[in-house]
Amino acid sequence: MLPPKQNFSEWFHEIIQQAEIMDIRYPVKGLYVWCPFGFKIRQLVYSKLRELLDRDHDEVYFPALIPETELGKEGEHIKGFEDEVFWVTHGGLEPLDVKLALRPTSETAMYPIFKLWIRSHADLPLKVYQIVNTFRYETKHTRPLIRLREITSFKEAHTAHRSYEEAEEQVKEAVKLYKEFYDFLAIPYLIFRRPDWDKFPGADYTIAFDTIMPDGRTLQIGTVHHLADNFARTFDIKYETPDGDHAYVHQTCYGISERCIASLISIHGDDLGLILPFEVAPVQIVIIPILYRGREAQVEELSRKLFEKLKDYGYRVLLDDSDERPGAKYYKWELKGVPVRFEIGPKEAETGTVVISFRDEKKKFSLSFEEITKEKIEEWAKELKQRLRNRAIEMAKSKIKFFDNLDDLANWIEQRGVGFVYLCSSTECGEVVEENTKGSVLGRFEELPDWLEGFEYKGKCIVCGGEGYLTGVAKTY
RNA sequence: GGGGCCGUAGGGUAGCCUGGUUAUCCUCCCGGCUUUGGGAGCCGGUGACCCGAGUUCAAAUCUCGGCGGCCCCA
Repeated sequence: MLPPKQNFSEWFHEIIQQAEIMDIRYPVKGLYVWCPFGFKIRQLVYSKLRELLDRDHDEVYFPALIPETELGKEGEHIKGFEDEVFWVTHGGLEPLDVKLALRPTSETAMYPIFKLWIRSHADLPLKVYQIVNTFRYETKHTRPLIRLREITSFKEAHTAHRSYEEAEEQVKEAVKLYKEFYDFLAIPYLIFRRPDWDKFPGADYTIAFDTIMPDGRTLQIGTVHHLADNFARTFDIKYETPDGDHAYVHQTCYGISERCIASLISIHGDDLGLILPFEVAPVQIVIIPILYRGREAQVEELSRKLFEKLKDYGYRVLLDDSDERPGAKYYKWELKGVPVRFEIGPKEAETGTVVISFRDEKKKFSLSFEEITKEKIEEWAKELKQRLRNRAIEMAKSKIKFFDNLDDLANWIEQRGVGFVYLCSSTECGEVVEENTKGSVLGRFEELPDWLEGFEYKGKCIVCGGEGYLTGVAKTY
């Protein structure tokens, strides 16, 4: 039994374990074990991410250890990370001459090599990505998939371009890519330009994807950074232009971590457990035979026949012939988020039919064996996705409200909602909002989602009355 | 940085104050019988006092140290 989802923090903690996503008993704070089932979800979700990136990025691998001398080169960057770096200080018993950092992110591992790879304009644009673990010494309370000391599944892409404008185009491309990814997962997102004080250390600007969790806090599930030539100057990454001049490259980097899976679980799940979109469900279809004594043979035969047919279609299908009772099996596979369930009992065996039920709906219906076709199942998958998306959007909408005074905004955030306000770009006004609401300024909208209507992009700053932009404010993870 | 709380089977717990037989209960797990259309029942079984030192005839229980975890405040 799960705690109700209304008690989100407890629900999340439990579902991670009960659905066998992670084992949280590893004896180091902030490090967790991926269980086989959880790892399958990870694999399915990340293969989509790979598919999207492989369109025009190359996958690479850079080392996990970064010498202190490289990590410290870019002033802003190191300032942003120095208090959370894990250091390797010894080789065996010998202290190292140059300490080695476990990558908190890979800019400083990659860019010295980019300098070697990039010689001429013909080498540009360079677009690579890797999916690796990164380490951050989190001191606040850690949480599986959300706040980790070892991020196990950091997809980071890095690109280099001829100009600021070309890099900016790439930022837009990356945003498009991430939209496609999260649309695929049916997870709604808000796209903000982070305020200057909250941008990636070393970046020109940062665009972030935030989703709204069931408890009304926002979770950052993706970031895209325009690095301009900041790192290029530090790492001396230059190329020869067609005219024979030398110029610094302009770079971008963008990342998504296993927080995408935290959002997948949290946004779609319910009191009974996970609800997974068909494409990323480790078990897409489960068949439950209902065996009465003396009448097993027919039921088993039809179940087996259906199992073979679905396997031939290429689905991840499971025939649960364990000796638990049917009810217990329903609960078990609902917990695991299996999108489609087929039940076959003596009645169905008699008539050659199958009872069908979807994970997100209560109703059951039946079809004949022949009516269950690949086309039908594809259609169900599509409809499920649409229902999940609609439900998620309704949830998100219910937690969003516009404010034109700080007290009401503070109240709303206190009660765990996401507030929209108009805010100018000054740091002072941003600080006033954060201090008065105990929330975080997420930034102004980079673009408004199509499911939000009736919001004007510009208005009077809630603090100073100057020119302001529609801005999100919320408690964050 | 300051303060507080807690470590008992895989998970959750009782016992600790006031030291004393085979360490409680639920769950999970294993075996058997029985059952199967929304978490069945009965019988049997495996499995634990965080580590170290001290006090004592005797320590899960008291003391000190270590390690680990959680919470609050700044």
